[in-house]
Amino acid sequence: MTTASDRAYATIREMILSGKLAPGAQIIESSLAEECGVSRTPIRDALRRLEAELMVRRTDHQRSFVSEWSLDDMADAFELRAILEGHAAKRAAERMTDAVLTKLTQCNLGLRSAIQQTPPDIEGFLDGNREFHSTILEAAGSNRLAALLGSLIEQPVVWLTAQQYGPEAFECSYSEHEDLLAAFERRDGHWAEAIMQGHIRRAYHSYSDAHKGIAPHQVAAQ
Amino acid sequence: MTTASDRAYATIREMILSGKLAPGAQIIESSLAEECGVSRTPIRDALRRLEAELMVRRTDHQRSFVSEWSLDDMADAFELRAILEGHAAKRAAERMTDAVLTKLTQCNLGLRSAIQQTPPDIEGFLDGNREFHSTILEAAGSNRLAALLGSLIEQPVVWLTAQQYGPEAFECSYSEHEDLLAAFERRDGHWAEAIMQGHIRRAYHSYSDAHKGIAPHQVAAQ
DNA sequence: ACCCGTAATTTTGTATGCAATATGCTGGAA
DNA sequence: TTCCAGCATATTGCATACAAAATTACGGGT
Repeated sequence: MTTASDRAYATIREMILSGKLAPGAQIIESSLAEECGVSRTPIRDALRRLEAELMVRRTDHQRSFVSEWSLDDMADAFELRAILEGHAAKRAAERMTDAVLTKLTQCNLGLRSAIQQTPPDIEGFLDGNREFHSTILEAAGSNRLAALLGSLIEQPVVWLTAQQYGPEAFECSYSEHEDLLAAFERRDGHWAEAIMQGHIRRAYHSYSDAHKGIAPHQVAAQ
Repeated sequence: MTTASDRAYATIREMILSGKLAPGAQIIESSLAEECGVSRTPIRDALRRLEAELMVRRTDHQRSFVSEWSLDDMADAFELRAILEGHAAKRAAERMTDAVLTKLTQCNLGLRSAIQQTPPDIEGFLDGNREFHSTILEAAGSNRLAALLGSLIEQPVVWLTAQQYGPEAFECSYSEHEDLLAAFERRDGHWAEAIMQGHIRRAYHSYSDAHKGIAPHQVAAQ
Protein backbone atom coordinates (compact mmCIF):
# COMPACT_ATOMS: atom_id res chain seq x y z
CA MET A 1 0.00 0.00 0.00
CA THR A 2 1.17 3.51 -0.72
CA THR A 3 1.24 5.71 2.33
CA ALA A 4 -0.04 9.27 2.42
CA SER A 5 3.55 10.42 2.76
CA ASP A 6 4.48 8.64 -0.47
CA ARG A 7 1.60 10.21 -2.32
CA ALA A 8 2.48 13.63 -0.93
CA TYR A 9 6.07 13.12 -2.02
CA ALA A 10 5.03 12.24 -5.55
CA THR A 11 2.52 15.09 -5.72
CA ILE A 12 4.89 17.77 -4.50
CA ARG A 13 7.66 16.53 -6.72
CA GLU A 14 5.34 16.68 -9.68
CA MET A 15 4.22 20.17 -8.72
CA ILE A 16 7.82 21.31 -8.64
CA LEU A 17 8.81 19.68 -11.91
CA SER A 18 5.72 20.92 -13.72
CA GLY A 19 6.40 24.44 -12.54
CA LYS A 20 3.16 24.68 -10.60
CA LEU A 21 5.45 25.34 -7.67
CA ALA A 22 7.79 27.92 -9.12
CA PRO A 23 11.52 27.81 -8.39
CA GLY A 24 12.37 30.09 -5.51
CA ALA A 25 8.82 30.03 -4.23
CA GLN A 26 8.37 29.52 -0.52
CA ILE A 27 6.89 26.22 0.52
CA ILE A 28 4.17 26.42 3.13
CA GLU A 29 3.48 23.12 4.80
CA SER A 30 -0.11 23.92 5.64
CA SER A 31 -1.11 24.94 2.12
CA LEU A 32 0.50 21.84 0.66
CA ALA A 33 -1.30 19.79 3.25
CA GLU A 34 -4.60 21.26 2.16
CA GLU A 35 -3.79 20.78 -1.51
CA CYS A 36 -2.82 17.14 -0.99
CA GLY A 37 -5.74 16.49 1.30
CA VAL A 38 -3.60 15.24 4.15
CA SER A 39 -2.28 16.67 7.39
CA ARG A 40 1.07 18.39 7.77
CA THR A 41 2.73 15.29 9.17
CA PRO A 42 3.15 13.35 5.90
CA ILE A 43 3.93 16.63 4.12
CA ARG A 44 6.85 17.22 6.45
CA ASP A 45 8.01 13.71 5.79
CA ALA A 46 7.90 14.25 2.05
CA LEU A 47 9.70 17.58 2.32
CA ARG A 48 12.58 15.95 4.17
CA ARG A 49 13.03 13.54 1.31
CA LEU A 50 12.87 16.26 -1.32
CA GLU A 51 15.32 18.25 0.73
CA ALA A 52 17.78 15.36 0.72
CA GLU A 53 17.47 15.27 -3.07
CA LEU A 54 18.08 19.02 -3.28
CA MET A 55 14.70 19.64 -4.87
CA VAL A 56 13.89 21.74 -1.85
CA ARG A 57 16.19 24.10 -0.02
CA ARG A 58 15.88 25.24 3.57
CA THR A 59 17.13 28.56 4.82
CA ASP A 60 18.95 29.01 8.06
CA HIS A 61 15.71 29.82 9.77
CA GLN A 62 13.64 26.81 8.90
CA ARG A 63 11.83 28.13 5.87
CA SER A 64 11.62 25.91 2.80
CA PHE A 65 11.86 27.03 -0.80
CA VAL A 66 11.76 25.33 -4.17
CA SER A 67 15.32 25.01 -5.43
CA GLU A 68 16.31 27.10 -8.40
CA TRP A 69 18.15 25.24 -11.11
CA SER A 70 20.61 26.88 -13.38
CA LEU A 71 22.10 25.28 -16.46
CA ASP A 72 25.32 25.01 -14.47
CA ASP A 73 23.53 23.00 -11.83
CA MET A 74 22.21 20.67 -14.49
CA ALA A 75 25.70 20.34 -15.92
CA ASP A 76 26.94 19.43 -12.44
CA ALA A 77 24.27 16.81 -12.02
CA PHE A 78 25.03 15.20 -15.37
CA GLU A 79 28.76 15.29 -14.71
CA LEU A 80 28.33 13.49 -11.40
CA ARG A 81 25.97 11.03 -13.01
CA ALA A 82 28.57 10.30 -15.68
CA ILE A 83 31.20 9.67 -13.07
CA LEU A 84 29.06 7.52 -10.82
CA GLU A 85 27.19 5.58 -13.48
CA GLY A 86 30.50 5.02 -15.21
CA HIS A 87 31.85 3.63 -11.97
CA ALA A 88 28.75 1.47 -11.63
CA ALA A 89 29.27 0.08 -15.12
CA LYS A 90 32.89 -0.74 -14.31
CA ARG A 91 31.95 -2.58 -11.14
CA ALA A 92 29.08 -4.33 -12.89
CA ALA A 93 31.42 -5.56 -15.63
CA GLU A 94 33.83 -6.92 -13.05
CA ARG A 95 31.01 -8.76 -11.28
CA MET A 96 28.91 -9.72 -14.27
CA THR A 97 27.18 -13.08 -14.21
CA ASP A 98 25.71 -14.87 -17.19
CA ALA A 99 22.23 -14.51 -15.74
CA VAL A 100 22.47 -10.74 -15.52
CA LEU A 101 24.02 -10.56 -18.95
CA THR A 102 21.07 -12.48 -20.36
CA LYS A 103 18.63 -10.19 -18.60
CA LEU A 104 20.33 -7.09 -19.97
CA THR A 105 20.36 -8.55 -23.47
CA GLN A 106 16.64 -9.28 -23.27
CA CYS A 107 16.01 -5.83 -21.94
CA ASN A 108 17.83 -4.17 -24.78
CA LEU A 109 15.93 -6.27 -27.31
CA GLY A 110 12.79 -4.84 -25.76
CA LEU A 111 14.19 -1.37 -26.27
CA ARG A 112 14.82 -2.14 -29.90
CA SER A 113 11.29 -3.20 -30.55
CA ALA A 114 9.93 -0.17 -28.71
CA ILE A 115 11.79 2.29 -30.89
CA GLN A 116 11.09 0.43 -34.11
CA GLN A 117 7.36 0.95 -33.81
CA THR A 118 5.70 3.84 -35.63
CA PRO A 119 5.30 6.03 -33.80
CA PRO A 120 8.01 4.95 -31.36
CA ASP A 121 6.73 3.74 -28.01
CA ILE A 122 8.40 6.38 -25.86
CA GLU A 123 6.86 5.18 -22.64
CA GLY A 124 8.00 1.64 -23.35
CA PHE A 125 11.46 2.83 -24.28
CA LEU A 126 11.79 4.76 -21.05
CA ASP A 127 10.61 1.85 -18.93
CA GLY A 128 13.08 -0.45 -20.63
CA ASN A 129 15.83 2.11 -20.35
CA ARG A 130 15.18 2.53 -16.65
CA GLU A 131 15.26 -1.21 -16.14
CA PHE A 132 18.49 -1.51 -18.12
CA HIS A 133 20.26 1.07 -16.02
CA SER A 134 18.89 -0.12 -12.71
CA THR A 135 19.91 -3.68 -13.51
CA ILE A 136 23.47 -2.48 -14.07
CA LEU A 137 23.36 -0.51 -10.85
CA GLU A 138 22.18 -3.58 -9.01
CA ALA A 139 24.91 -5.69 -10.58
CA ALA A 140 27.46 -3.16 -9.35
CA GLY A 141 26.68 -4.45 -5.86
CA SER A 142 27.14 -1.29 -3.85
CA ASN A 143 24.33 0.08 -1.76
CA ARG A 144 26.19 3.32 -1.21
CA LEU A 145 26.58 3.86 -4.90
CA ALA A 146 22.93 3.05 -5.51
CA ALA A 147 21.87 5.54 -2.87
CA LEU A 148 24.04 8.30 -4.28
CA LEU A 149 22.81 7.75 -7.81
CA GLY A 150 19.23 7.50 -6.68
CA SER A 151 19.27 11.06 -5.46
CA LEU A 152 20.88 12.14 -8.69
CA ILE A 153 18.65 10.66 -11.32
CA GLU A 154 15.85 13.03 -12.10
CA GLN A 155 13.74 10.68 -14.08
CA PRO A 156 11.43 13.50 -15.27
CA VAL A 157 14.40 15.23 -16.81
CA VAL A 158 15.21 12.06 -18.67
CA TRP A 159 11.63 11.95 -19.83
CA LEU A 160 11.58 15.53 -21.01
CA THR A 161 14.83 14.93 -22.85
CA ALA A 162 13.57 11.76 -24.46
CA GLN A 163 10.50 13.47 -25.82
CA GLN A 164 12.72 15.51 -28.02
CA TYR A 165 14.70 12.57 -29.28
CA GLY A 166 14.68 12.06 -32.98
CA PRO A 167 14.74 8.50 -34.35
CA GLU A 168 18.51 8.63 -34.72
CA ALA A 169 18.94 9.50 -31.04
CA PHE A 170 16.93 6.45 -30.02
CA GLU A 171 18.97 4.34 -32.37
CA CYS A 172 22.14 5.79 -30.92
CA SER A 173 21.08 5.04 -27.37
CA TYR A 174 20.27 1.49 -28.38
CA SER A 175 23.62 0.91 -30.02
CA GLU A 176 25.49 2.33 -27.04
CA HIS A 177 23.70 -0.23 -24.95
CA GLU A 178 24.89 -2.88 -27.38
CA ASP A 179 28.45 -1.67 -26.85
CA LEU A 180 27.94 -1.90 -23.12
CA LEU A 181 26.78 -5.48 -23.50
CA ALA A 182 29.92 -6.30 -25.45
CA ALA A 183 32.05 -4.82 -22.67
CA PHE A 184 30.08 -6.74 -20.05
CA GLU A 185 30.45 -9.96 -22.01
CA ARG A 186 34.21 -9.56 -21.89
CA ARG A 187 34.14 -8.39 -18.26
CA ASP A 188 36.09 -5.34 -19.37
CA GLY A 189 35.40 -2.82 -16.62
CA HIS A 190 37.35 0.04 -18.13
CA TRP A 191 35.63 -0.33 -21.46
CA ALA A 192 32.21 -0.40 -19.82
CA GLU A 193 33.05 2.68 -17.81
CA ALA A 194 34.18 4.60 -20.86
CA ILE A 195 31.05 3.74 -22.80
CA MET A 196 28.76 4.62 -19.93
CA GLN A 197 30.46 7.96 -19.39
CA GLY A 198 30.02 8.76 -23.04
CA HIS A 199 26.43 7.57 -22.91
CA ILE A 200 25.55 9.98 -20.12
CA ARG A 201 27.51 12.83 -21.61
CA ARG A 202 25.68 12.43 -24.88
CA ALA A 203 22.40 12.61 -22.98
CA TYR A 204 23.61 15.78 -21.30
CA HIS A 205 24.44 17.48 -24.56
CA SER A 206 21.14 16.40 -26.00
CA TYR A 207 19.46 18.09 -23.04
CA SER A 208 21.72 21.09 -23.16
CA ASP A 209 21.24 21.71 -26.88
CA ALA A 210 17.50 21.51 -26.56
CA HIS A 211 17.26 23.90 -23.63
CA LYS A 212 20.04 26.33 -24.21
CA GLY A 213 19.14 29.62 -22.63
CA ILE A 214 15.98 28.23 -21.14
CA ALA A 215 15.79 27.91 -17.38
CA PRO A 216 15.18 24.27 -16.50
CA HIS A 217 11.94 24.90 -14.71
CA GLN A 218 10.50 26.37 -17.86
CA VAL A 219 11.18 23.20 -19.75
CA ALA A 220 8.02 21.51 -18.68
CA ALA A 221 5.93 24.52 -19.59
CA GLN A 222 7.05 24.55 -23.21
CA MET B 1 19.00 27.27 18.50
CA THR B 2 19.24 23.53 18.19
CA THR B 3 15.91 21.84 17.79
CA ALA B 4 14.91 18.67 19.57
CA SER B 5 15.10 16.90 16.25
CA ASP B 6 18.74 17.96 15.83
CA ARG B 7 19.62 16.73 19.27
CA ALA B 8 17.82 13.46 18.63
CA TYR B 9 19.73 13.08 15.39
CA ALA B 10 23.07 13.62 17.12
CA THR B 11 22.14 11.35 19.99
CA ILE B 12 20.96 8.46 17.87
CA ARG B 13 23.93 8.77 15.56
CA GLU B 14 26.24 8.64 18.53
CA MET B 15 24.39 5.64 19.91
CA ILE B 16 24.87 3.83 16.64
CA LEU B 17 28.53 4.71 16.24
CA SER B 18 29.37 3.86 19.82
CA GLY B 19 27.71 0.49 19.48
CA LYS B 20 25.10 1.21 22.12
CA LEU B 21 22.64 0.56 19.33
CA ALA B 22 24.03 -2.64 17.86
CA PRO B 23 24.13 -3.17 14.09
CA GLY B 24 21.12 -5.12 12.95
CA ALA B 25 19.14 -4.14 16.01
CA GLN B 26 15.61 -2.99 15.45
CA ILE B 27 14.94 0.65 16.09
CA ILE B 28 11.81 1.38 18.06
CA GLU B 29 10.67 4.97 17.78
CA SER B 30 8.96 5.00 21.14
CA SER B 31 11.91 3.69 23.12
CA LEU B 32 14.27 6.14 21.47
CA ALA B 33 11.79 8.89 22.24
CA GLU B 34 11.85 7.94 25.88
CA GLU B 35 15.63 7.71 25.94
CA CYS B 36 16.04 11.11 24.31
CA GLY B 37 13.36 12.66 26.44
CA VAL B 38 11.31 13.86 23.49
CA SER B 39 8.22 12.67 21.67
CA ARG B 40 8.24 10.41 18.64
CA THR B 41 7.86 13.30 16.20
CA PRO B 42 11.44 14.61 16.30
CA ILE B 43 12.68 11.03 16.49
CA ARG B 44 10.95 10.22 13.23
CA ASP B 45 12.52 13.29 11.71
CA ALA B 46 15.98 12.24 12.83
CA LEU B 47 15.47 8.70 11.57
CA ARG B 48 14.60 9.99 8.10
CA ARG B 49 17.91 11.79 7.98
CA LEU B 50 19.88 8.81 9.22
CA GLU B 51 18.06 6.69 6.70
CA ALA B 52 19.14 9.00 3.88
CA GLU B 53 22.73 8.54 5.09
CA LEU B 54 22.32 4.77 5.18
CA MET B 55 23.03 4.64 8.89
CA VAL B 56 19.55 3.23 9.27
CA ARG B 57 17.82 0.77 6.99
CA ARG B 58 14.11 0.26 6.58
CA THR B 59 12.53 -3.01 5.61
CA ASP B 60 9.72 -3.36 3.17
CA HIS B 61 7.23 -3.21 5.97
CA GLN B 62 8.22 -0.01 7.69
CA ARG B 63 10.48 -1.38 10.35
CA SER B 64 13.79 0.36 10.94
CA PHE B 65 17.08 -1.32 11.78
CA VAL B 66 20.62 -0.17 12.42
CA SER B 67 22.63 -0.78 9.28
CA GLU B 68 25.24 -3.50 9.42
CA TRP B 69 28.60 -2.53 8.03
CA SER B 70 30.88 -5.07 6.53
CA LEU B 71 34.47 -4.34 5.58
CA ASP B 72 33.26 -4.45 1.99
CA ASP B 73 30.80 -1.69 2.72
CA MET B 74 33.56 0.40 4.23
CA ALA B 75 35.69 -0.28 1.17
CA ASP B 76 32.79 0.93 -0.98
CA ALA B 77 32.43 4.08 1.02
CA PHE B 78 36.12 4.90 0.82
CA GLU B 79 36.21 4.13 -2.88
CA LEU B 80 33.35 6.51 -3.57
CA ARG B 81 34.93 9.10 -1.35
CA ALA B 82 38.18 8.80 -3.29
CA ILE B 83 36.33 9.28 -6.56
CA LEU B 84 34.21 12.20 -5.41
CA GLU B 85 36.80 14.02 -3.32
CA GLY B 86 39.24 13.54 -6.17
CA HIS B 87 36.72 15.14 -8.46
CA ALA B 88 36.22 17.94 -5.96
CA ALA B 89 39.96 18.58 -5.85
CA LYS B 90 40.10 18.72 -9.64
CA ARG B 91 37.27 21.24 -9.82
CA ALA B 92 38.76 23.23 -6.96
CA ALA B 93 42.11 23.45 -8.74
CA GLU B 94 40.41 24.68 -11.89
CA ARG B 95 38.56 27.35 -9.94
CA MET B 96 41.21 28.19 -7.38
CA THR B 97 41.53 31.82 -6.31
CA ASP B 98 44.48 33.33 -4.51
CA ALA B 99 42.32 34.00 -1.46
CA VAL B 100 41.33 30.36 -1.11
CA LEU B 101 44.89 29.27 -1.75
CA THR B 102 46.06 31.48 1.09
CA LYS B 103 43.40 30.11 3.39
CA LEU B 104 44.38 26.52 2.61
CA THR B 105 48.03 27.32 3.19
CA GLN B 106 47.27 28.86 6.56
CA CYS B 107 45.12 25.90 7.43
CA ASN B 108 47.86 23.44 6.64
CA LEU B 109 50.35 25.42 8.71
CA GLY B 110 47.92 25.00 11.57
CA LEU B 111 47.94 21.26 10.95
CA ARG B 112 51.71 21.23 11.08
CA SER B 113 51.86 22.92 14.43
CA ALA B 114 49.16 20.61 15.80
CA ILE B 115 51.10 17.48 14.96
CA GLN B 116 54.44 18.87 16.11
CA GLN B 117 53.28 19.21 19.68
CA THR B 118 54.06 16.49 22.19
CA PRO B 119 51.77 14.78 22.49
CA PRO B 120 50.22 15.64 19.13
CA ASP B 121 47.02 17.65 19.36
CA ILE B 122 44.73 15.12 17.73
CA GLU B 123 41.59 17.16 18.21
CA GLY B 124 43.25 20.20 16.69
CA PHE B 125 44.58 18.15 13.82
CA LEU B 126 41.12 16.78 13.06
CA ASP B 127 39.50 20.21 13.18
CA GLY B 128 42.11 21.60 10.83
CA ASN B 129 41.84 18.59 8.58
CA ARG B 130 38.09 18.95 8.40
CA GLU B 131 38.42 22.62 7.54
CA PHE B 132 41.03 21.88 4.89
CA HIS B 133 38.81 19.37 3.14
CA SER B 134 35.64 21.39 3.45
CA THR B 135 37.36 24.46 2.05
CA ILE B 136 38.35 22.45 -1.00
CA LEU B 137 34.83 21.13 -1.32
CA GLU B 138 33.48 24.65 -1.17
CA ALA B 139 35.99 25.83 -3.75
CA ALA B 140 34.77 23.06 -6.06
CA GLY B 141 31.56 25.06 -6.38
CA SER B 142 29.03 22.28 -6.76
CA ASN B 143 26.16 21.92 -4.32
CA ARG B 144 25.33 18.51 -5.68
CA LEU B 145 28.83 17.26 -5.07
CA ALA B 146 28.83 18.71 -1.59
CA ALA B 147 25.56 17.01 -0.79
CA LEU B 148 26.77 13.64 -2.06
CA LEU B 149 30.01 13.83 -0.12
CA GLY B 150 28.26 15.03 2.99
CA SER B 151 26.34 11.79 3.25
CA LEU B 152 29.54 9.85 2.67
CA ILE B 153 31.90 11.31 5.20
CA GLU B 154 31.57 9.52 8.46
CA GLN B 155 33.57 11.89 10.54
CA PRO B 156 33.64 9.49 13.50
CA VAL B 157 35.33 6.90 11.34
CA VAL B 158 37.98 9.44 10.45
CA TRP B 159 38.39 10.14 14.10
CA LEU B 160 38.73 6.50 15.06
CA THR B 161 41.26 6.04 12.31
CA ALA B 162 43.26 9.08 13.33
CA GLN B 163 43.56 7.86 16.89
CA GLN B 164 45.69 5.05 15.66
CA TYR B 165 47.90 7.25 13.56
CA GLY B 166 51.55 7.10 14.41
CA PRO B 167 53.66 10.25 14.04
CA GLU B 168 54.72 9.24 10.55
CA ALA B 169 51.10 8.96 9.41
CA PHE B 170 50.38 12.49 10.56
CA GLU B 171 53.50 13.70 8.82
CA CYS B 172 52.43 11.89 5.68
CA SER B 173 48.99 13.44 5.75
CA TYR B 174 50.56 16.85 6.15
CA SER B 175 52.92 16.41 3.23
CA GLU B 176 50.14 15.16 0.98
CA HIS B 177 48.34 18.37 1.77
CA GLU B 178 51.48 20.24 0.75
CA ASP B 179 51.41 18.41 -2.57
CA LEU B 180 47.79 19.38 -3.01
CA LEU B 181 48.68 23.00 -2.42
CA ALA B 182 51.36 22.77 -5.10
CA ALA B 183 48.82 21.37 -7.55
CA PHE B 184 46.34 24.10 -6.62
CA GLU B 185 48.97 26.77 -7.04
CA ARG B 186 49.53 25.62 -10.60
CA ARG B 187 45.79 25.12 -11.19
CA ASP B 188 46.58 21.58 -12.28
CA GLY B 189 43.26 19.78 -11.84
CA HIS B 190 44.47 16.35 -12.85
CA TRP B 191 47.38 16.50 -10.46
CA ALA B 192 45.17 17.59 -7.62
CA GLU B 193 42.73 14.79 -8.38
CA ALA B 194 45.48 12.18 -8.40
CA ILE B 195 46.89 13.34 -5.08
CA MET B 196 43.50 13.49 -3.44
CA GLN B 197 42.60 9.99 -4.62
CA GLY B 198 45.85 8.70 -3.20
CA HIS B 199 45.25 10.63 0.01
CA ILE B 200 41.87 8.98 0.59
CA ARG B 201 43.08 5.57 -0.44
CA ARG B 202 45.94 5.78 2.02
CA ALA B 203 43.44 6.64 4.72
CA TYR B 204 41.38 3.63 3.70
CA HIS B 205 44.29 1.24 3.98
CA SER B 206 45.23 2.74 7.29
CA TYR B 207 41.71 1.99 8.46
CA SER B 208 41.63 -1.39 6.83
CA ASP B 209 44.96 -2.54 8.29
CA ALA B 210 43.94 -1.50 11.77
CA HIS B 211 40.58 -3.25 11.69
CA LYS B 212 41.19 -6.30 9.60
CA GLY B 213 38.77 -8.96 10.66
CA ILE B 214 37.03 -6.67 13.07
CA ALA B 215 33.47 -5.67 12.33
CA PRO B 216 33.28 -1.89 12.09
CA HIS B 217 30.80 -1.54 14.92
CA GLN B 218 33.27 -3.17 17.24
CA VAL B 219 35.85 -0.55 16.46
CA ALA B 220 34.53 1.92 18.96
CA ALA B 221 34.40 -0.71 21.66
CA GLN B 222 38.08 -1.58 21.43
C1' DA C 1 9.62 61.00 6.52
C1' DC C 2 12.35 57.47 8.95
C1' DC C 3 13.75 54.33 12.40
C1' DC C 4 13.02 51.18 16.00
C1' DG C 5 10.49 48.47 19.33
C1' DT C 6 6.42 45.92 20.11
C1' DA C 7 2.28 43.48 19.02
C1' DA C 8 -0.21 40.56 15.63
C1' DT C 9 0.21 37.04 12.24
C1' DT C 10 2.23 33.43 9.97
C1' DT C 11 4.80 29.30 9.92
C1' DT C 12 7.22 25.69 11.84
C1' DG C 13 8.38 22.41 15.88
C1' DT C 14 6.64 19.15 19.20
C1' DA C 15 3.39 16.34 21.93
C1' DT C 16 -0.40 13.41 22.14
C1' DG C 17 -4.07 10.36 20.74
C1' DC C 18 -6.08 7.28 17.71
C1' DA C 19 -6.21 4.27 13.63
C1' DA C 20 -3.97 1.00 10.64
C1' DT C 21 -0.76 -2.50 9.99
C1' DA C 22 2.59 -5.92 11.17
C1' DT C 23 4.14 -9.31 14.38
C1' DG C 24 3.82 -12.73 17.77
C1' DC C 25 1.14 -15.97 20.51
C1' DT C 26 -2.21 -19.26 21.87
C1' DG C 27 -5.16 -22.99 21.09
C1' DG C 28 -7.46 -26.27 18.39
C1' DA C 29 -7.68 -29.55 14.39
C1' DA C 30 -5.38 -32.82 11.29
C1' DT D 1 3.73 -32.95 16.49
C1' DT D 2 2.66 -29.54 12.94
C1' DC D 3 0.03 -26.24 10.84
C1' DC D 4 -3.27 -22.68 10.57
C1' DA D 5 -6.84 -19.45 12.34
C1' DG D 6 -7.87 -15.94 15.16
C1' DC D 7 -6.77 -12.88 18.76
C1' DA D 8 -3.58 -9.99 21.46
C1' DT D 9 0.40 -7.05 21.30
C1' DA D 10 3.75 -4.10 19.39
C1' DT D 11 4.86 -0.55 16.25
C1' DT D 12 4.26 2.71 12.93
C1' DG D 13 1.26 6.28 10.16
C1' DC D 14 -1.57 10.16 10.44
C1' DA D 15 -4.33 13.94 12.40
C1' DT D 16 -4.98 17.43 15.64
C1' DA D 17 -3.76 20.76 19.17
C1' DC D 18 -0.68 23.63 21.15
C1' DA D 19 3.95 25.90 21.82
C1' DA D 20 7.92 28.27 19.94
C1' DA D 21 9.99 30.92 16.60
C1' DA D 22 10.15 33.98 12.74
C1' DT D 23 8.12 37.38 9.93
C1' DT D 24 5.26 41.13 9.12
C1' DA D 25 2.52 45.09 10.38
C1' DC D 26 1.81 48.90 13.12
C1' DG D 27 2.51 52.97 15.82
C1' DG D 28 5.08 56.18 18.49
C1' DG D 29 9.16 58.81 18.94
C1' DT D 30 12.66 61.48 16.75
